Amino acid sequence: MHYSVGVEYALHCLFHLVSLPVKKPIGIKELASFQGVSESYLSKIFTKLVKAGLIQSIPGVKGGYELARRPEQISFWDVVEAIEGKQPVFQCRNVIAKSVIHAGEMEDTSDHGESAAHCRINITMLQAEEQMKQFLKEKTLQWLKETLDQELAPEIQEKTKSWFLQRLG
Amino acid sequence: MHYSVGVEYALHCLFHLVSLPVKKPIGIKELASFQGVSESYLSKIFTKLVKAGLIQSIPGVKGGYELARRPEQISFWDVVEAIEGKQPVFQCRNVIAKSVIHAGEMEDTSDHGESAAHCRINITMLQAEEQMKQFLKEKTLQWLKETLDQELAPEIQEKTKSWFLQRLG
DNA sequence: TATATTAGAGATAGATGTTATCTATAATTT
DNA sequence: AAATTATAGATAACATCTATCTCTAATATA
Repeated sequence: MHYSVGVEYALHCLFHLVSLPVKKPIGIKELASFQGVSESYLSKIFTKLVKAGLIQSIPGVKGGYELARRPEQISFWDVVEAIEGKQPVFQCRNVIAKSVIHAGEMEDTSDHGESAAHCRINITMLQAEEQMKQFLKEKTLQWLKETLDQELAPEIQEKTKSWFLQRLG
Repeated sequence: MHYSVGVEYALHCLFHLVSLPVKKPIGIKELASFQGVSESYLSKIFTKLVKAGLIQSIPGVKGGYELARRPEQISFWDVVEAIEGKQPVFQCRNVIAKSVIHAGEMEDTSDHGESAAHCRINITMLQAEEQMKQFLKEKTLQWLKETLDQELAPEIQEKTKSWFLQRLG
């Protein structure tokens, strides 16, 4: 059980979108090349971010991506949800409803039937996930930028910026 | 991204181990039959619980499983870790190290290289998971038993107990 | 001691999800 | 009109999950 790498790529790319001192949109080409990933793969991830409303796409020449909201209003959780989907980590299969006790009682064969809402085990796991969710909601792109501005070696920050600025012309 | 159903089966079965008023070990046969799962599949899950030290197995006739520790000392997190393994939900692939800035600097090609420990994004995701973990550590089998004793319909509790007691002779 | 019962290990297989690439299409600046 | 860039679709390798079947090892009981 683990999050897909998409989350990681997305977070690193969003950091660049928020921290590069440029007004123009930034293209997949630059981001993919910087991180050593294929453009086709990274664009899939960016499509999800667009659909979730975190970034905007500008098509055509000189196109690319830019944030759709202010960096204080984009959280780590938004990114996780955009890439992984809204389904909870723990999905109750309703084993209670399948047990012999309830056998034949209900016709509902879906995995998210009524009794899942009343299953204490399910409730507990959802509450646990909620803890993680709340923590990640507090961590915004603005926070990430401020934190990394401080803790990233100035030399690295300089290198990164000049690499991108050169590419973006 | 989601936890495997194994976690759910395990939690439901452990609840029976802790709440049934019997001294004898309980067999896979009964548990699988009660939940409507195959014995072979459920025994895979139970093997993991044994290896994690949560339950003990008694082989042979009249054998089965029983708790290896007191129910106050078995938490939901123990179960998740036993089934899902100890790897964190968010596994840093070290995209920083792969970026052009660091290209060629290190020979370490593993996914868990040094710089992962210094990657703020990785640290943040691990902290988020820690929130979930702490919550689940507080929820023990003893707590589950006490909670369900109260909130489960007495009729269901009765049915369940008599179903098992009949099978166990 | 022989037999029945039960856990455990191994092989396997279908379904699903992840990671990744390639191609073709639509939009837009120059 | 041409070049550039995002978007959608098809596809494929690979891993993991879910699940079952078979065979082996251990043990209580007749």
